[in-house]
Amino acid sequence: MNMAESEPMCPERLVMEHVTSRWGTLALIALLERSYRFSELRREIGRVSEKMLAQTLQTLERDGLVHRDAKPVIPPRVDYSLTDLGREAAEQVRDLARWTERRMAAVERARAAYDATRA
Amino acid sequence: MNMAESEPMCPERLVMEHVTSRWGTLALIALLERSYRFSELRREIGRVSEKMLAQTLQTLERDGLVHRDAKPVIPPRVDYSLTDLGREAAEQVRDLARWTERRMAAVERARAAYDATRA
DNA sequence: CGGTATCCTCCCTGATACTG
DNA sequence: CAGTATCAGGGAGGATACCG
Repeated sequence: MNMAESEPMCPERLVMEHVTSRWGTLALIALLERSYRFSELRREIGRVSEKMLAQTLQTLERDGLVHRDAKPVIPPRVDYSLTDLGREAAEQVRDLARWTERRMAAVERARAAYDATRA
Repeated sequence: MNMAESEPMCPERLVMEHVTSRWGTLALIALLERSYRFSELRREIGRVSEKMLAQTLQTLERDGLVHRDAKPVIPPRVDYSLTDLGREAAEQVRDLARWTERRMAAVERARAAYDATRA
């Protein structure tokens, strides 16, 4: 998630890194559909470690994009959903993801052409 | 730019990482305005090493987003501009950057509130 | 179930030096 | 001017173990 915040850079970049990070992207897009419990979201995303998902969700929660609802029951139940702010962000990333999907073929053609001139 | 491509992940994610990477974002947004020479772009972006800018531009060129025009003159002159595909990508990132700018205050309020409950 | 704590590895980044 | 080569450091991310 590139959450190191040591170097001097504009604060906007940090927010962009949070929402466009590998797991941030997938979490936001999934949550656009409906709310998820922690493990449920983990299965939905697939191949994400507990540590990284927890870290990602915490960062997004701190930025005010994700709402965390921890119910005081045994066993613990925690639901994650998007805030209004998070929904805006998620729609932007989804659009970017969709653009990437639409243009993927063109990108791969470009890569093949680029590689051909150098092989 | 997270250009390591070792792990198995969907190819779309790689393109997203290229366009949303730290220097990728800044390069695309700058090139949306006009074409730039290498050093000119370096000064415009600021604080980017030659290595990282070259690496970033190569990746974007390979993906078919940036056009590289190397003129056979002494001293070398290389102009970079956006392709049609790159312009589409750049507009998306610019939109995301603008959203971040617009909502930055809200994000910082959320962070302050989040931190307050834990301090 | 929903996390934290710890360790460890890889590779991204930047600095420096060199080249055509 | 526009890069490439090389090296060093540090942080992101995963594996594992443990906890409330």
